[in-house]
Amino acid sequence: MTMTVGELAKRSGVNLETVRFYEKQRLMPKPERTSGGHRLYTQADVERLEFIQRAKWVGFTLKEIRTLMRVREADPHDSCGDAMDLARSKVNEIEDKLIELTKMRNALRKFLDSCPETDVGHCQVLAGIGSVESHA
Amino acid sequence: MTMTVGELAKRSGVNLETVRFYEKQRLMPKPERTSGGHRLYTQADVERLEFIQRAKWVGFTLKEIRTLMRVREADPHDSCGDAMDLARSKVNEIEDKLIELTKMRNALRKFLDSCPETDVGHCQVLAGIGSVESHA
DNA sequence: TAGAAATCCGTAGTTAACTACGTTTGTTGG
DNA sequence: CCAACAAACGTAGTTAACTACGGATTTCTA
Repeated sequence: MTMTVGELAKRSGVNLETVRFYEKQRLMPKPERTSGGHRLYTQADVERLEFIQRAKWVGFTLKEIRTLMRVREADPHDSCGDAMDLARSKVNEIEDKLIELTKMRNALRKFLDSCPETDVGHCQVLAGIGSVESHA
Repeated sequence: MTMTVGELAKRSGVNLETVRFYEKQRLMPKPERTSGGHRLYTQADVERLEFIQRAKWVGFTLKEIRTLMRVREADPHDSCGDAMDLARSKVNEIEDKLIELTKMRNALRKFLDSCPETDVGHCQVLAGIGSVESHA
């Protein structure tokens, strides 16, 4: 049912030291311990670590992920208002990223379409990638 | 028509030193120079810098952005095959990010829906954020 | 045509996010 | 019950991506 930190690290594909680092950074909760002091984790912790990796991959910093976590693990007994505000602003941020990534994908597709491999002397239309407004 | 590095930095919202840094990293091309050696930039360079900022924001590293640049500025006289391969793999990567971000947004929305502010004693359904398969 | 302001360059310092090290202490298979 | 192996901890080192420094030009402006 429970697992060691080494097992957790292996299952979620992160370095063991990174688990301890995330604990210090309050991205992972303080886990149960054996009588001897060794950390004990569950499947939920594997998923939490995988979530962190994916969030990093789409451009969130650890600090931002910490706030995402506060939503992810909001206590049902809380008033929720705080977590909801965070959730709302993160939804907006994510939607902006979706727009940006969609633009990039479309520009790349346009490039691919303008260059049929069966054709020679092409490639004039490409590279509209990035000629759009700022997001700041 | 042209501008100094200070003007470029101001317009694109990056630090002036970062422009030089990106030049060293081959993310920005070597610019024209005045007779005295000062750098000269154009509007295209502003857009290039803005593109770099957006790409960073959605989780690409500078190394990855360098390859995106190779597509963005592919030479029409090249055979294109190389740039096309890059473009194709970047399209796939971007689509994976779109999927991931969409999942996060939906989970956050579900959380928001489960917590109508007009209601008390709610918030039981929340936090499906991140209980999905890995992307590695 | 001064003098201030902006750039030049190399180099060094900073921040975020790990990752490794070394020693001591648990845990476990034979 | 004792090697061998894993984990504990604090601290130090690493990598990516800037950011600042400082002394020597160059450029603009009054």
